[in-house]
Amino acid sequence: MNYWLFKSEPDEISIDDLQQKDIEAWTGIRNYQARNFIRDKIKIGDQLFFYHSSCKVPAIVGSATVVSDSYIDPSAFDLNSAYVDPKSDPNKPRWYAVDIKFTQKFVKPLTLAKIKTDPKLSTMYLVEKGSRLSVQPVTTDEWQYISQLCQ
DNA sequence: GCCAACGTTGGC
DNA sequence: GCCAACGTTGGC
Repeated sequence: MNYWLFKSEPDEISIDDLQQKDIEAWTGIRNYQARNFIRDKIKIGDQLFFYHSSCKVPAIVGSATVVSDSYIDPSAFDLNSAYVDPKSDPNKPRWYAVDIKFTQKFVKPLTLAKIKTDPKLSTMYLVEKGSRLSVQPVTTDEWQYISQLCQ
């Protein structure tokens, strides 16, 4: 079982939206490195931190669980989708998705500002220079430490 | 809105 | 395969 961090812009899907919908199809990943994690590494039962990005207070705001195997992302072939990719051949699909299920909204969200000042979290991929991946691995130590901080 | 960092595209 | 131009991410 592995741990991950998924970024989401709260204007699109916030932790409250996820709580309300319970299960959400995580489509629209259009970065090869993130795609490889989704397609090859992420398994049913894996857990993830839900992170709000591109907003006033970027923060880890909750957690969720992976509840599907990876599958071909249908939005890549949907002409009505903002995520349509005309270069993805249906016979050789480029992009993959997974379904995630709401686990909890954290009582005490962990802001990016705090993550940056915590020596224990200085090795997180999130705070590495130039880090932009929207799907990224989290270590077991990081998972446990952050989970306990946020309760 | 700015801009650094990184990814992608496409001509050569 | 190189690399310039362009696009995107995302914090500030």
